[in-house]
Amino acid sequence: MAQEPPAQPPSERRIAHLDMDAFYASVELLRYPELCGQAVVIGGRSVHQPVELPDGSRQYSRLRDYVGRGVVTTSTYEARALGVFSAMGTMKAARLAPEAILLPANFDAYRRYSRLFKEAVAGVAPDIEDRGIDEIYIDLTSVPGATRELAQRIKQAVRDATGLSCSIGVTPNKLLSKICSELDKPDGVTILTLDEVPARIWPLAARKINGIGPKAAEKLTALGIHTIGDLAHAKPAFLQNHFGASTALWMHRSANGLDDRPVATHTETKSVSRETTFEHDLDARADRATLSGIFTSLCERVAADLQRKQLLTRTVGIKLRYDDFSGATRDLTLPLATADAHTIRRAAGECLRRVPLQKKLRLLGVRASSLCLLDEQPATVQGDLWAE
DNA sequence: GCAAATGTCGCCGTTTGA
DNA sequence: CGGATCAAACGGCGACAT
Repeated sequence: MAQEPPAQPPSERRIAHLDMDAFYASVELLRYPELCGQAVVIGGRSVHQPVELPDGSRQYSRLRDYVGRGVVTTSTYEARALGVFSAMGTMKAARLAPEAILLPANFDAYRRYSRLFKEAVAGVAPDIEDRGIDEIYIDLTSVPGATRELAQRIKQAVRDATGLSCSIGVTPNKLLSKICSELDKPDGVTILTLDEVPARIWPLAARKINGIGPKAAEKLTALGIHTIGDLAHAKPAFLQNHFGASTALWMHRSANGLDDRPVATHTETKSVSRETTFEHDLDARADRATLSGIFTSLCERVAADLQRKQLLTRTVGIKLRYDDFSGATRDLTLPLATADAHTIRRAAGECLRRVPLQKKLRLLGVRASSLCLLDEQPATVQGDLWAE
């Protein structure tokens, strides 16, 4: 179940992190080449689909046309120059760049291109860890060839297969490679060795370490720690007092460029979930029927996902977000694993009864965890009923 | 009237069994 | 016998990531 540590730590690894450049937006530009060089934002809904005019030209929606509560999924570098970034509210983005082109997301196309670029990379180096739709880690340790040439060959393979550019960092570990792939974006290659960490990594913000998010970064700032170098020089005892032993150790090792995590070429799904944010906030009592319909359909979709992946769940959970953006989750573990929509719906309904429903709701979600494969699934638990 | 959807992981408190 | 203890499972929650 757990990953094995390397039998004997070999001399040094060569790990690459590859990140596609403005992935969703770039895929859209393949379809709408005349938008190249313009500020384009992905984040609309189907109403913002471009309209084909009789003369063959296309009419695009503008960001200023947007009404709703969505967020920007990606933007081209031209849009970023106007201050529009991922995860920003689309309404806010519209204020910053009303003239920017708005396009709805087309996930089928992104998945297709994702598969294409990953297959292209696999042709050069087969040890790949999937990190979502637009990133991968690649273990180059046992691939023959000079590092820079390998990186160039991978980039060329990706370009040949998709017409898209990417940025690559190559270093002795995942932590540093992830940082480096961002250093020369777009279309860059950054190669770094451990001895360059003080000169090239220490000046960067602590936030650049994968795993230090907004909360930890803010806390570090309050402690006078801004850069990775500050973190590397902090007293271990000081970090331990503020973050606990294990986080402190991890931070300190990270700041010194140390990271032993292997490239995980196989991982199993831990949970499956579906959630939705409503057009407008709903009241548990007044909108009971609407909510119930949405709830059931979420359960059905989770069940369908489980069945498609040949999985069973033993723990069903719900998640809700209130109008004030606070949230609540509840779980229920079943005696028997299931992928049945009705069973999931009943369990999720039980969870729902345990949650306060005074405030209006903004989001509702259903999750399945404690998963197991449909096949290798013996009858009941009956493990060691009378062990000892 | 702001801020998506999906997934992973870590920590903590409680319960339960030994 | 009562108390101390420990580990595992569970449930809740928050942080983080893409």
